[in-house]
Amino acid sequence: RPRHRRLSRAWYDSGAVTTTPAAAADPGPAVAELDTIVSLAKRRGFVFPSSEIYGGINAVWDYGPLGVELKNNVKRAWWKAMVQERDDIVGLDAGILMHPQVWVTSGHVGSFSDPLVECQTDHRRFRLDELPGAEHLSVTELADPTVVERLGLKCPVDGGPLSAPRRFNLMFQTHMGPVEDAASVIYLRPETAQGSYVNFKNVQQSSRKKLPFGIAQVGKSFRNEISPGNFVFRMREFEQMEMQYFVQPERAAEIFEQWLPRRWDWYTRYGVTATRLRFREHAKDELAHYAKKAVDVEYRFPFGWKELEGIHNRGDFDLSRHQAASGENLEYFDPATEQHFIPWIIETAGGPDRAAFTFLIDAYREEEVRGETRVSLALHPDLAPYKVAVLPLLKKRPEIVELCQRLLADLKRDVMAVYDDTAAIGKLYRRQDEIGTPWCVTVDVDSLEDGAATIRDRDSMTQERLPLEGVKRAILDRMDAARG
RNA sequence: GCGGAAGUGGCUCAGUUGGUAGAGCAUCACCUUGCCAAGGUGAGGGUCGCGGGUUCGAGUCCCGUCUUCCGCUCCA
Repeated sequence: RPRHRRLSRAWYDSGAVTTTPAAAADPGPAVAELDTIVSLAKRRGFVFPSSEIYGGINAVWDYGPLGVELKNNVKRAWWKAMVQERDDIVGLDAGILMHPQVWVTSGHVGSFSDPLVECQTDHRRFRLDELPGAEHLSVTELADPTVVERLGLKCPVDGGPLSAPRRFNLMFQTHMGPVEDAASVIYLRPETAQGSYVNFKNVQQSSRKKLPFGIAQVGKSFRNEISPGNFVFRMREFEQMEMQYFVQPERAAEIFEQWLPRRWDWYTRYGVTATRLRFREHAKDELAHYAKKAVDVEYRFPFGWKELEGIHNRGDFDLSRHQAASGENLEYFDPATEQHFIPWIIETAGGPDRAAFTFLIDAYREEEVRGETRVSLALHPDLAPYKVAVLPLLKKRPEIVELCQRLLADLKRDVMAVYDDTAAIGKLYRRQDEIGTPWCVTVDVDSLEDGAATIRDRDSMTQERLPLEGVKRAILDRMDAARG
């Protein structure tokens, strides 16, 4: 842990990894090919293409029996680090549907629905409000279908004719109630954060938290991404794990810096290879409309360095805007200084889909064992779908199978466990390796005599003989040890 | 949205100049073995992404469409 922290701080402080060109220059250590992971994910039941029997639907993926366990474990691990292990952060589960005004106030209706024009000759697309000659148009002028013709706008690259502006709204839209008219338009949230902002007062007062404190939230969000792809990396329906930390304005910069190594350490704590991680600070011109400062934790994916999680200093943008638009007083009274003020917000925004994908691909191992390729997922025990598999060495003996079932039932009271007897022991081990099960317990003929079983470790492939009644305790102890 | 490539059993692929679909692995059953993907026998599983068209006949040719990948574009 300390080594990671020193590394991460050194990297961040050096400023050496803050630009996109640097990313291209330093590909970092290679991970498994994307195809390998996609086919493993489908073969073993982690992730399936959505609606596959109808030809699939773009940018949506379904989690299978093992995938849902992995993702749930990721969310649980995040919640543990954010809420359970801290006393300054509390949880929230706000609705996906919110008052439409929320998205006007947040700026999403404005900048999430950009009018785009397309060049008829080279098919490049531009935001209308960024074209020379159109910078100062009002929102209504930008939506005017004749604006391109009226102003004589041309493609800035080749001077070709431009199409009429089309609204490209990144927010999914639907209708509230049975009548589909303009007044009933409502959006699926593009981020969970706004739910935390509009509940700031409710949460602060009911939990009696004093600044600085945070609101953690995990849930689905929806975005009409222009180019989704790369497996579950960018989906149109996805989950977010966001935490909004409300702070005194003068402490914002300092607290922002504290969250960087914390978030880095969370990934390495659950096994992500530190040399495949880095920080990247956003340049001024790529900052989002709300952000004063933004640093991404990036992972070296097969398709390059990409954002895993963003840490943002959002200033007082959100609460000030909601206060102005709603008329509700969202100021915080600090009893220490007897001051009223709008708190600033430090946000950590990650996603369980991306995180689960990262843990999965980073854990992928191939090695030669007796001339055969052994595939294993070195998943952290807290993340692995199954913690332990119970295997009979000899399924012909009903007493052995019965012993297995008794052990399994006992284990299942506390951990995810599974039984398999449909192959020889070597193959059973390989199957469990491939889905990341950290331990296998094998019951053999001797078990009937000595009441003991063999516990086998996924990563070291070593074995140890344990009394049956001590197996569950041993699994729980090993899980505890893996947490460091 | 544009350009390029590709869609054949769960996975990876083959399928010759159009002649009514194959392999390996995987899965399942039985026999054998019994601690690291052993062996044997057998079985199930594909209207070749979908929809049209040409043809006596289409996985092979043509059109459309959907999806995926790569490159642009975009990316809160």
